[in-house]
Amino acid sequence: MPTATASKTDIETQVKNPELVARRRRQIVDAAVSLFIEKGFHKTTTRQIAAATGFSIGLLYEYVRSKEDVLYLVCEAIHQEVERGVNDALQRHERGREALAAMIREYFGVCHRMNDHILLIYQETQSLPPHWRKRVLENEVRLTGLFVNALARIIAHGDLPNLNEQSIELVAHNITVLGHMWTFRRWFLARHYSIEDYITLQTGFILGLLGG
Amino acid sequence: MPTATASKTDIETQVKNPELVARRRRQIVDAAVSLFIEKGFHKTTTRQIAAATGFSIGLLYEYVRSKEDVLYLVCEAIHQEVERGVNDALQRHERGREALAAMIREYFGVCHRMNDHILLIYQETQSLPPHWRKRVLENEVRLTGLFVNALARIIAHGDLPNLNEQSIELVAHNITVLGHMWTFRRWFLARHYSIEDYITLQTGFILGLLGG
DNA sequence: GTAGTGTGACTGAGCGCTCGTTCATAATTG
DNA sequence: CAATTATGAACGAGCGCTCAGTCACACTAC
Repeated sequence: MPTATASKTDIETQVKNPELVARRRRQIVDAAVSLFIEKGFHKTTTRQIAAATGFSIGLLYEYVRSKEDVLYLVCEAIHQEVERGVNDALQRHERGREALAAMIREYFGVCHRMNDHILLIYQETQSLPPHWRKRVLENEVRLTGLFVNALARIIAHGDLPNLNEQSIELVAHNITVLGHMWTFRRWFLARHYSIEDYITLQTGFILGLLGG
Repeated sequence: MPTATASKTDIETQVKNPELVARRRRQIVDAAVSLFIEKGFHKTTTRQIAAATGFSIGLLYEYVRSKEDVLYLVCEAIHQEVERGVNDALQRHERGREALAAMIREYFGVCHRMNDHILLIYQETQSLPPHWRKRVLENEVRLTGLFVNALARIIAHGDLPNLNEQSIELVAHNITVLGHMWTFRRWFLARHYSIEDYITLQTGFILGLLGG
């Protein structure tokens, strides 16, 4: 399995020292995320990214070949963080319906906390060159795959009614997207529901399908 | 109720003849949608919009004050078309669960056909000036409102178990977003499901909540 | 009719400026 | 010293938008 670090290293750099590259790029990402969230990718200039990182523009271009490189680094970093959060959530070994409910709760919590970051990916993935857009979309699939596995495990335990493979996959997508929905409709939903309300109601919704 | 036409007229123009303005703007929108879908808003130039419309750039700016004006016109037009589709779907008067199933089927059909347009709104709404972004989001809410009403009507008929107001609203949002999900995950979902499969499975999912 | 005048849609060269990127040079490190 | 890392002025392509001017047509005056 190619690690996320390996993906990052695919971006060419003038700088020889790999640790330095890793550190500098982390700095760049940290600075760029905020800027992209605040103003969007296209309205953020490379000079602003450099300034926010504490670099000269020249130095920025030692660690990155283009502005799009920065966007890709940002997207990768966000996915890594989301995936880490979800994996943490899936470590807990409850059983049956409780396991599913707990999984949803944790995942929606991640979405809640990473609101702006998830939104950013929805809005700016299209600005990536095709080669990297593909990678970002693969990340999205892998994330949904985690839910597929978790669901399959719960069902194999006999704690939920059987579902065919097709249904499991779709339920996993639904869970993923209903988490995202909180981020891109929050401006409206938050008028009517707290995140707790939202989790409770949606959990009921999802369990409904699985043999209420 | 302010009509969509009224919204459009809010945009200033140098041209006196209102019918001409309407016709020209329709031309502009038609040309711009394709370009925006193909290359995105930021990578489309005003010159390209003008050329695709068959206008000189000067003329374009007689009907529009800025490039963002064009984006707003495009977003409005798309929402109008979607809303028309949904309203058509809601005219059919079936009963109870069948009414709900039919509604979902029609709406998902609209999403399927307007795939690219819905995606465009997801990706470019953020590029609008705040004043207009607000309007576009209001359109989104109004659309969901149509589902709220339809659900309330069905429930009032006693054909579905009672739901409190809060749940109805959330189910309406879920239907809206699960329709959108087909558009922004289609690149993946279509490998496993036809649109028919998708509609069938998701309808089961949604009816599941409402007392399977 | 026709010459004169006014109106308003339309044209497109070009202005002013921003942006992503480069590169000659300087500083630092070992 | 040599190699590496860092600087920031300079470049030039490309952008949104303007505006002086053209042109077709309608209206008036005689």
